[in-house]
Amino acid sequence: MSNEIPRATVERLPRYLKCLEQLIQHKRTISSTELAHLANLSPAQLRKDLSQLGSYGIRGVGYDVEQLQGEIRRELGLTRDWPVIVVGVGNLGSALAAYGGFGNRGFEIAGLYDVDPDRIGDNIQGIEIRSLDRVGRDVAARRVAIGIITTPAVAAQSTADVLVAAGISSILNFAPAVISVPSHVELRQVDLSTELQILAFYLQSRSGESAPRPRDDEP
Amino acid sequence: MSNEIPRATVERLPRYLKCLEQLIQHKRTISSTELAHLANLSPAQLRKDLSQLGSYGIRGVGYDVEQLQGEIRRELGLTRDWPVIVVGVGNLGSALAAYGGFGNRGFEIAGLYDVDPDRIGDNIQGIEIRSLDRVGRDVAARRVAIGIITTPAVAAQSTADVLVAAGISSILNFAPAVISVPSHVELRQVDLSTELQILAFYLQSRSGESAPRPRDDEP
DNA sequence: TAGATTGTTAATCGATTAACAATC
DNA sequence: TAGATTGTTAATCGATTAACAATC
Repeated sequence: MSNEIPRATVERLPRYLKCLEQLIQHKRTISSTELAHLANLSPAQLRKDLSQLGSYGIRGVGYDVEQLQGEIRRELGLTRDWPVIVVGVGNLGSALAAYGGFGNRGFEIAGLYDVDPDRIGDNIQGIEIRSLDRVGRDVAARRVAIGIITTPAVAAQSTADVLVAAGISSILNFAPAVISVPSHVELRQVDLSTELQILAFYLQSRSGESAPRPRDDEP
Repeated sequence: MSNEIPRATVERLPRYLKCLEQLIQHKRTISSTELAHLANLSPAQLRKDLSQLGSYGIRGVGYDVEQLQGEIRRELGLTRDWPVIVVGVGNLGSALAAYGGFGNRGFEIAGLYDVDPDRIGDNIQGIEIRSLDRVGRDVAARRVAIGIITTPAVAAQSTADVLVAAGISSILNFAPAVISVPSHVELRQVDLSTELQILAFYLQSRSGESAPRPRDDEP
């Protein structure tokens, strides 16, 4: 009954949004062909995706850039600001905290946490680093739904457990470890070495070495 | 003729590898059920994936952990070390450069580049930051195939162009911009705000607000 | 041999593509 | 009206799942 948007489409909406943001200064309307070209996708796929949101294109003309941006933002839930916490303020966590792109994109850092006593009390961009012990109270008080894990790999699972216990329902894991969460928690994993390994696969396969030599286990 | 491994399978191989690495101390063999559980996937999918690599399981027993790790590493092209360069040594680029996980995972930072004269000559983890002008010569000399972009969004496309011109054939883009590369270049994009937006979508849709209110454009 | 677990097949499901009628 | 471009349909393609024969 409700308009179910396919997962693959949801995962492309941010990309369309990014293209539209770069575009909004320059054009009032854009055709599926042009926008698809910017997004490195086919026009058919773009139209299919956008038609899932309702029908905001104008036949013979194209899409209104500003309106479409608004529709996608609404669909993604970016008309409000989501508070986000970051656990693990090492190099990567600090880099994310310092990254400006939160505020103007619908997100806001509501807290930074670490377990290292030396770091607790420091602050990054005006946000104090607090003990992970406090995360339960803070999440409840500020109604935080999204947690980002930037701890070392060994601490990732226990951190996830703490976040879930605190009531977090969406986790973005940057630690290079596969973690498990209850099924009501939405989990996304981003990992540098995973991405590099995928690139390495295609490099190797392109450079010829395609057939992995078969093993002879028996003499 | 050559054993084409489906893209979806390739993208899961790093995950299996990560699980096996955590496991290798503890077990000599593992069943598809157990390993799938660790990887948050179904046993059927795991067996299907692994069977694409050849058949390394033992019926009635399971998979030899060490052997399977070796097979996946070979398949992904991790039996050699791939030199990698990083362009843009801001917070994120510095964090990646400082990240220990390169060396022991089949990758090695062969160069750091920036355009900021103040940063050129500095070094991170013993690697000197050089002018982007030099990237062409360096890539050729060191046979670098993989480039990581950690510049600001506005510089991402021009950086990609420079890398492609230098002969790089695989790019990992962390800048929050959609970029285009020639079809012979393999491109992967990783973006914090994209991931957060996808999480926001599911948060919003779970919390009820499912039907985007229809627009009345006509009075 | 009996029990366990793989590798593979066939069925299902979902996503992409191509084409074109609808319509601005 | 003629030209352009969407939204949608049907066809294709690829990925996942379930089930079980093969086999350790």
